[in-house]
Amino acid sequence: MVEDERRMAAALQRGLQAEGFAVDLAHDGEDGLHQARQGGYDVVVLDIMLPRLSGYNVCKQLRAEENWVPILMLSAKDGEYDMADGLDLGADDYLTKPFSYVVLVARLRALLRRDAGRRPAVLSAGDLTLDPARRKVARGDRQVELTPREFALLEYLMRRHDEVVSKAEILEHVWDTFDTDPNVVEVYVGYLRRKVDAPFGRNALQTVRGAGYRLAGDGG
Amino acid sequence: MVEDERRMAAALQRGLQAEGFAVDLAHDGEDGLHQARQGGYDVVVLDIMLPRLSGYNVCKQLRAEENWVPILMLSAKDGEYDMADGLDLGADDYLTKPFSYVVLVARLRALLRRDAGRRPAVLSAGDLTLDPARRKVARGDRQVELTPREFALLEYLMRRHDEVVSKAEILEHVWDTFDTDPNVVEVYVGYLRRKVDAPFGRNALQTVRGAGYRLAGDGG
DNA sequence: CAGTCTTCTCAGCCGCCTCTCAGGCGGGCA
DNA sequence: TGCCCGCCTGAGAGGCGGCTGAGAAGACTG
Repeated sequence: MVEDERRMAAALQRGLQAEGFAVDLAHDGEDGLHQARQGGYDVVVLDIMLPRLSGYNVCKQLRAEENWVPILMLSAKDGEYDMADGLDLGADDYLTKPFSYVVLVARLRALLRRDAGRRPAVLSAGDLTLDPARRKVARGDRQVELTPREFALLEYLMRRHDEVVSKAEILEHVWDTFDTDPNVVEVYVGYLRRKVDAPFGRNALQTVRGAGYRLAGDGG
Repeated sequence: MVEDERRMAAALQRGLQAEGFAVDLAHDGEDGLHQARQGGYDVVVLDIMLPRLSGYNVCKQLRAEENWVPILMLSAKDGEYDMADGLDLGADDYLTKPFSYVVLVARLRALLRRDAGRRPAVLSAGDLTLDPARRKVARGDRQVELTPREFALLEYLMRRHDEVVSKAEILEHVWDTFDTDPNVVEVYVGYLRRKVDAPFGRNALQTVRGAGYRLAGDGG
């Protein structure tokens, strides 16, 4: 979600998290564009009036880069741009402020559903599965208990399975900071290994020295 | 393209081939499903009303097998199924007969474009491949393990394959310095040769005496 | 308020990676 | 044929990235 009004952004984040969504925030256009480029998002909620880089330009830029992540645009009704502009730019849907929270969620679900056919609700990597909605993780048919932080880390790695993910990226998305000691990531990867790999003789969580970590898509 | 009306299928095939697409035909659902399972298709055009196995079931079956090839569904407007059904099944787009040929091509291009964005760029030189996102290198289908420095060097050489690249350029781009002893480049080229060339009897990493190195684009 | 769980910091250890060095090889040229 | 210079390579030292056990501080629960 790219939204510069912090109170509104925080409120929507809480609400959506309660619905079971995982929400990353960006507070200006530059940051939003940067995060969207990382990929891994099912949908982007994009305000038009933003500091540094307008939502208009964020959308234009993403589409120019052939990034087709679904985008739901938000705008004040007295804004410079209107719905036709938004859709012309490659947005997938459009809401005018003030909007109803319920309507926002409904539109989001519609956008997600549109993509749902291609994306399984449960993340998997080999026989390792993670269900974001139910907060459950299993190796084969054996349940694995994880703490919230461990779960968030594993979810992020599974969404990007087979890719090498740097500690900086992990800190940004899982810890929501970037200037923390990266050692905390090493510690938590260690915890995960002891829970989802070691007891099963697996090696799905691989260290890529100097680059980050990779979760093997075939489960290690 | 899975379409049982032979005249229509042949006409579309000719038209699409003229646009530069390579088109395989199937005339019933069983055959279509069988061919789609072979993989290697960028998009499937799938009629709903088909002999032996309906497009509805072909789509359902493919998704159940976690085959996420983009599917464009075609149907008669008076058909038993409507657009919502098609999309719910995991189709990516939907056209109602009669449709305009121009619209079909536009939709196909949209689907292809969407997938291009989510597919990571992989560098290749002959049967040598390097995936920057996954940090993986393979000669043919054999994985090759590289250290970070080796990987960075090979990536740079592959991005400029077939060109002669001087040691100074390599130092600048891979080591980020220019006043280092160029011998380190020689050492690392040697390491790479032992990992990606020698075990396979290849000679992709060529020395151009007095000028630098060249990575043969056909893989050596 | 006690007990438990979770998160995070810290410091020490380990092993791989990086780079240097020196000797060897061979192509080109006089 | 013999020399020079550019390139190759084996050996080894040192550094640094990553792992882990211990424990402190904070959050939650009953």
